[in-house]
Amino acid sequence: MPHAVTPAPSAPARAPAARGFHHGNLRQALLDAALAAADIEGLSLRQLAAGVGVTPAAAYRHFASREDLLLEVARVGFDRLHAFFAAAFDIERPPHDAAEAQARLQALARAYLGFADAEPALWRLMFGAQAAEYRSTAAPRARRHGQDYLLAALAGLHRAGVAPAPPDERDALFAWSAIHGAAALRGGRVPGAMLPLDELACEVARRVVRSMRLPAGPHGD
Amino acid sequence: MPHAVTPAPSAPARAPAARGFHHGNLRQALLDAALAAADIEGLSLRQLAAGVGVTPAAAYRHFASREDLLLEVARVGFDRLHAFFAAAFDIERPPHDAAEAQARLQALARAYLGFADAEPALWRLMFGAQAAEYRSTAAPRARRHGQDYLLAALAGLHRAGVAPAPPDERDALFAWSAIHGAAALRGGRVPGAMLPLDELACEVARRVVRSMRLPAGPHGD
DNA sequence: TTCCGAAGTGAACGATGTTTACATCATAAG
DNA sequence: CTTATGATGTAAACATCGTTCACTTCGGAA
Repeated sequence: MPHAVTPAPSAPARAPAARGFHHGNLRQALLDAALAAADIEGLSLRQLAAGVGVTPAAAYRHFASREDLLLEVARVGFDRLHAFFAAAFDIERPPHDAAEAQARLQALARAYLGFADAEPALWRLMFGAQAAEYRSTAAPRARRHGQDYLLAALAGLHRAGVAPAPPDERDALFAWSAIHGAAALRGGRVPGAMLPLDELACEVARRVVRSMRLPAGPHGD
Repeated sequence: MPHAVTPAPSAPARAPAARGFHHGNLRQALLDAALAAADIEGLSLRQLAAGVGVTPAAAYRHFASREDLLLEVARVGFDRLHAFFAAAFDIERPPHDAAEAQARLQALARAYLGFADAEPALWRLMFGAQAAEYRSTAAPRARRHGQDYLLAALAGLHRAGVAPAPPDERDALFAWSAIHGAAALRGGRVPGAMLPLDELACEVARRVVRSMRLPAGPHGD
């Protein structure tokens, strides 16, 4: 049973359990199996071990507990989410004009929604019941990156003249709320949220942009 | 073994299993105990039964399964959420002016966020992992009411001249996304969302209102 | 008073997370 | 080449969990 052994090409011998042993990097095999599960939170450690062809107790050579395994899976999830963000746009290069600034926010929303769509089980694990726990221990890096991307997109809106002021914490909070909420509603199969991904991302991004405009409208309060 | 019998003092005799039997309306006692739990989804049926002073099997006289019990708890949760909505404003009476229209949306947001704050365990049960399942089977009435309140608030904004058009499905979706997202972030202990409830509700409502204004700003795209 | 169905008991089954003592294999030292 | 050692996996056991089944007990109607 060659379990697709990853020979860890660059790592010399430092990782705590990296090279090919009896099984061939069981740790990664367990993580992969968990990542492939349709319901990660609800999976049983015994079934997981059996699926990899190993005794339940063997898993405890690599993870302190089932909770610890799930935490590692969540970590991988946050890395993947970060990859989605990185693919959305280059955080270093500011947008040229207003259109590109709005497109960047839309791309970020599309990345967030696309991840939730592509990996619903991972999404539920990362932002579900014990989200606070997982995020605090497994995601500090990725989450900061997520906030960085969001702030970069919002700052781009200001630099391009779309937003009247540089983004503060509340701008970021509202934008994140709207995007995250849309993903949650979509994940919950709320009928109105089931429109095509690009359309939903466009809709949310456009409205977030509108919400950042100067409140001085025709009916100033 | 005196099972701390509650004699059900006021209930006449109508509910399907209401009167004082061996235990005294065990069904309600189980529901109450579940509602009082800090982690409803993670509670064990055995501990629940033991806490009420009853054998695990006794619960199966009133609920088909643990899942069924949780579903009933979720139903109660949606009823309570509906009560929060009803207390927010009278859905029948339209707002008098723009200020009241905005205040109504803010009150609705405050109700949603307040419920999530007051009953975090119920909130997680209702909108957590199997939210789609629970909502589809336990909440059709309450959810429709929630949408009704939201649509009423948005329609009030239009009637008061704040929104340029009567609300369509996407307006409602975005408003719900923003409010629900804020509640989710707050429930996840995201630092930026931990400001006082009224402030958060005000912030979210104001920005939702802004997002509904005509897109024709000084930088029309 | 007798009977019957609803309500609760006790024991059991399989599955789960976790621990413990033991076996096995890869590798570095002698 | 042999051997010792530590990492890796096994087997069996424990407590707990959801669930079922045969049995008892109680309340109210005939």
